Amino acid sequence: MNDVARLAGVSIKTVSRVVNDEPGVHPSTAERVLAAIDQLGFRRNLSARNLRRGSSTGTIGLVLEDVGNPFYSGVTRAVEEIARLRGRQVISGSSDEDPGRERELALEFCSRRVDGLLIVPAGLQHSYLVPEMRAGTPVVFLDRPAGDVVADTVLVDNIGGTVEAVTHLASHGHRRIAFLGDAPDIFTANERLRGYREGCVRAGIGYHEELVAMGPHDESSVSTTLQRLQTMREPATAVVAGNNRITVYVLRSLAGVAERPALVGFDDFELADLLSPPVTVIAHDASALGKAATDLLFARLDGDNSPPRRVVLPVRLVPRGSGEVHA
Amino acid sequence: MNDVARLAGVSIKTVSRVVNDEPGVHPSTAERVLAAIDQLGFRRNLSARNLRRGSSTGTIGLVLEDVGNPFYSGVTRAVEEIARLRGRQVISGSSDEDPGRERELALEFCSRRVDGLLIVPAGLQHSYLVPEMRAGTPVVFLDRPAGDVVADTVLVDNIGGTVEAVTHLASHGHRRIAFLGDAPDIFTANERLRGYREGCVRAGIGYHEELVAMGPHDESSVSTTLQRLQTMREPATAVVAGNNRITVYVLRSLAGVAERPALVGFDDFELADLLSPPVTVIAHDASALGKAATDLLFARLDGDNSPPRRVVLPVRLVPRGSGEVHA
DNA sequence: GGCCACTATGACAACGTTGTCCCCCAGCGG
DNA sequence: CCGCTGGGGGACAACGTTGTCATAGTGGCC
Repeated sequence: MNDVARLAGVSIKTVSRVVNDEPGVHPSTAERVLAAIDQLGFRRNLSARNLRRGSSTGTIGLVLEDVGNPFYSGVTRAVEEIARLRGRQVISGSSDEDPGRERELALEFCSRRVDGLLIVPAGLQHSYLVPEMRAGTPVVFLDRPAGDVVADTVLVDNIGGTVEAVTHLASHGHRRIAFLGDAPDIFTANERLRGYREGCVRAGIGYHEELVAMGPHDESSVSTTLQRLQTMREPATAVVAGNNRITVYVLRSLAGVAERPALVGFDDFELADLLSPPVTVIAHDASALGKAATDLLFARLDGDNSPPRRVVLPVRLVPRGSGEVHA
Repeated sequence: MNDVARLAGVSIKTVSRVVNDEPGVHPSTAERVLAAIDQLGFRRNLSARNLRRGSSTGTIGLVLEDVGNPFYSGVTRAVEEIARLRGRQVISGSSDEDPGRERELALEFCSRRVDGLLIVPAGLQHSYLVPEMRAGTPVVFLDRPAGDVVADTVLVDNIGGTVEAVTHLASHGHRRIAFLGDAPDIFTANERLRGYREGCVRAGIGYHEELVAMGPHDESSVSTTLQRLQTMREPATAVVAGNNRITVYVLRSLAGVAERPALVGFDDFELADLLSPPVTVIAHDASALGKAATDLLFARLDGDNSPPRRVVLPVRLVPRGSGEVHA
């Protein structure tokens, strides 16, 4: 800006006025300034501007588990969409389920003075965010609740979803329904397990420990588990898969197997309808999740300071075939 | 920092020293300062710091077509991974194939003084970036080349890939091979069309205009096209799909159809191996693409100022079944 | 006692902007 | 001719940091 001012033969304040379209600059002066800007390839430094004005940085921080997971990339897209409408950029990072990394990312974003923070928690402790929240940075938790702070949260109906999955399978005659879930310290995994258990009880088929295998899972652990489930004394005739990754592992393990258990997966995924049999899922909308959370965040930025809210988004069972096989 | 200094009864410079772990502060003073920091929930303002130090902002700008597309979210993940190792955050945005939006995002990132820019170009004109590049911001183009500037570019072997697809189908006896591509003004779509044409010529089956349908495509246009292709005088017995979205549209259109043409899709996708028949694809690695581009960017940041490079990553045909059906 | 070396600390400017206030000067009415 | 008005423009401080330099105090050595 200094250089521009020198080249145009004006003070830097005048350049500032031109750049900001402020009135009170003679058209011919403005033209000289614009020419100088063009010649020098000047671009206003947003950091300095925001610093001086004490205004927002126009950024939103997004901490999720893995941007590469289609579910979270759907969330990211929705967040970006809304942020864009409100003139904000999104800075994102993946925690890979590592609480330390989550914290590092979140605090780094705070140092950058993001206008707000969206977090898919990896850990259970979020008191480290208290100073930031008190300082006025709104924080919304996404997909999972915060550990030890009261804050806005947007979840999906994990329990209701798995209850429905079990009920659905039971209504098709299954009495030996297995559950393959993610690591039990992950909130959603635990909730879904609870839903599974409740579903079993409600269906009157009882809860049997030996039908449950919590993760972390990979392809081979799922494969082993399935074999065990199918060769036990009273074999499982149906499986509920606890998330999209596990569903895919199950499908891979079952590829080419003649005797397939019925299957309902939590999380919808592309092409589920084109597999044979098409996969019945508990669907919920990544973009709805992202949208709800971002809307909530912006409401806070707009001055809404009602007590923290907890939004639970509905899920729905999409019957496609794999879950309608009779026992 | 001012408040912290006041509370601790020291000058702000001393606070700065403590925050930056600079030597020469008496332990007892440091302790007082740390206590004050803790009490006030102080966090250093990174913008101000970077401004003062004239140092990098520690950010990388990433402009892509759609963060929600699994292909690009794979790219994003790889970029993030490497940026993280080098202590950078990633700011990303989706252009949705709109050149104006691409430009807006890129320039916004420049205003934020990103250390470097990764761009999946939507438009053909990139001279708007010349001032920025001259000012020292390295720019790497990804997946598609820049329009009218010479710059680092990382591509995949689009032509080679489609040549291979056609050759593969021809070697299984197909002589009427159709090509469904994206809008021809998209670089990759055009390249793949060229590869298709060259493949046809090499295979000695000739290039026939009526077997080509360029997009933009949606599910219904693909469906209509396929019907036309299968009912023409000499029907197509095989299809090359120009990208992952089109492949999915083709699969949906063919669901339940008895007479299925052979299919090879450009881009690999999850579950391709579990469909029936499993889908043969031209695979290339999103994360390799992101990694190559980011590596190149960091090389520039490290001072490499050799002439702009163009990297072409290999693709490989993965035969799975859908492309090995005989004519 | 005088001088030096060294430690701990602070004052001040500067990074690139913008908000505030002030000045200069042309034009105009009396 | 004087004073007022208003448009155009500049000087300067400030945003929150950090780099540079200065300074006060302390202890040791001749």
